[in-house]
Amino acid sequence: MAGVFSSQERSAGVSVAVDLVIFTVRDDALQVLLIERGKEPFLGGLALPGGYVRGGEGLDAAAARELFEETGVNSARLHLEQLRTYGEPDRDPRGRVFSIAYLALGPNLPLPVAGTDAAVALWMPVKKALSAELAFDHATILSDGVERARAKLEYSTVATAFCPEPFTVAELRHIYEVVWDMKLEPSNFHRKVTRAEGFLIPTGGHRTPDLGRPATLYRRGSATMLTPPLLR
Amino acid sequence: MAGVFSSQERSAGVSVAVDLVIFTVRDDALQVLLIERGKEPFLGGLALPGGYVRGGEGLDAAAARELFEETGVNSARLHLEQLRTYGEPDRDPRGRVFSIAYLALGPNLPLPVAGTDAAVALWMPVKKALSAELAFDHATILSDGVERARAKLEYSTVATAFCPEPFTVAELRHIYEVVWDMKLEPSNFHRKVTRAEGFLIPTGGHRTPDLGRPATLYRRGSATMLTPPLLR
DNA sequence: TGAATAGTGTCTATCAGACATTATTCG
DNA sequence: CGAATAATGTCTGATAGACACTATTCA
Repeated sequence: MAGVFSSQERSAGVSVAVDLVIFTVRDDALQVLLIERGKEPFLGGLALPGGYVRGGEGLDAAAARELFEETGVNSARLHLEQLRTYGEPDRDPRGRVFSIAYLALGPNLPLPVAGTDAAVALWMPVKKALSAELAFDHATILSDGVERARAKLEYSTVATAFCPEPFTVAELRHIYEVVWDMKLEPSNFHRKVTRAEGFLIPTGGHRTPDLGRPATLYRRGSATMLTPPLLR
Repeated sequence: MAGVFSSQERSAGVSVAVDLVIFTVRDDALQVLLIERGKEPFLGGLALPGGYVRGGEGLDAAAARELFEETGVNSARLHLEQLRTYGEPDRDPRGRVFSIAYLALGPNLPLPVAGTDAAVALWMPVKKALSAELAFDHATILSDGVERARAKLEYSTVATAFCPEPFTVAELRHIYEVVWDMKLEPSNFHRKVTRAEGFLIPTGGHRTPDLGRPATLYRRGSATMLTPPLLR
């Protein structure tokens, strides 16, 4: 190693990875994609999916690539944003590894397939995952991801990222109820989301439930910020 | 280079740096600390202060160390938070350098001294710095820092980080007016900040201005979140 | 006393939550 | 029709902005 730079100037011998906190809403629960590790360290343990950033590859690109490798989902079809970077010196027993965590939110994602490292991927309810033993500092990363997702639902329109289009107001409300883990008053919720400029666009269609009045169908509007915010 | 890991697995030959967006309020303006670079690349150009993360050093620790080296200020006395990580492959002509940007907010910081790399440090109003030519991708980082600071003033108590204790409500309002670049209604502002639980604690003292009624003095409360938020 | 700044009170439009009411569909 | 769900309307208390008013100091 070493090379032309002194250790004072260059932090040499380090690697950089991206880790993904991938959320979806399934079975009335916020669920996170975890992998069962196929190699050391933490062989057989549960971890967030991730991998090293390749040479010449940007961070967003690395996250999108890992996302596709783990779920088969094209990143254009879901919300992907940088979460935070973790770099404590002892967070990885293999050496100095910095990890840039990304948050991905998607609707109804397919059951994940086994990864390239012969790892098994699975969906786990966040409540359960938060009390499970996760590899590395992934419990911290997951916790930060949950808090970010909850907060963003208040003042942004990302909740629609969980809904396959077209969707109803009741389906959108269900997302909020599951992520925030609380019941919301249906009529007040309806009023607020339909009045928020650029949040929901009626498709013109309707969907009739098993029993009851048909619901208006919507697709995502162009707004990214929610004004006024929807407070918890 | 190379070593025991394939380039597919480890992103080798990379370095990791921290860059600092240090804000203070001086002369009725939000100002940022910039350095005039003392070496290539961008010799003589303006840049955000920063440096490589050392072996065995965590990210927060590296940011705190750089902050002290550039300003002489102990990080315990100001607000320091991670902003975002920048890692486009071509962002540094020397090679692959990932930069974790930190946001620092402080009161009345001392005039910076020359850095260890014989660089000159200076305060510059953010309005001017945003239209100046900055080295690397520092214009983007600065822009993200400004937006983060503006947004955080709404729903958090960080504005007090700009005020030397003890401070008056008028001084705190001045911070908001400078950062948001807008005038605020003094009486409504006073009502909102004094009623917000845990935001301001009266010291019992007063400060008499050159002319006018003495103002109550406050110090920072324990709350970090501002409820209800103070909207722009 | 007058000027200047700090702080309180009041008015009104708006918006939140709570909940009643109407609309539409299926069995 | 009755049950169930969607959507709208109504009521009330809380809050924001605008601004009038009071409090305290110095020259």
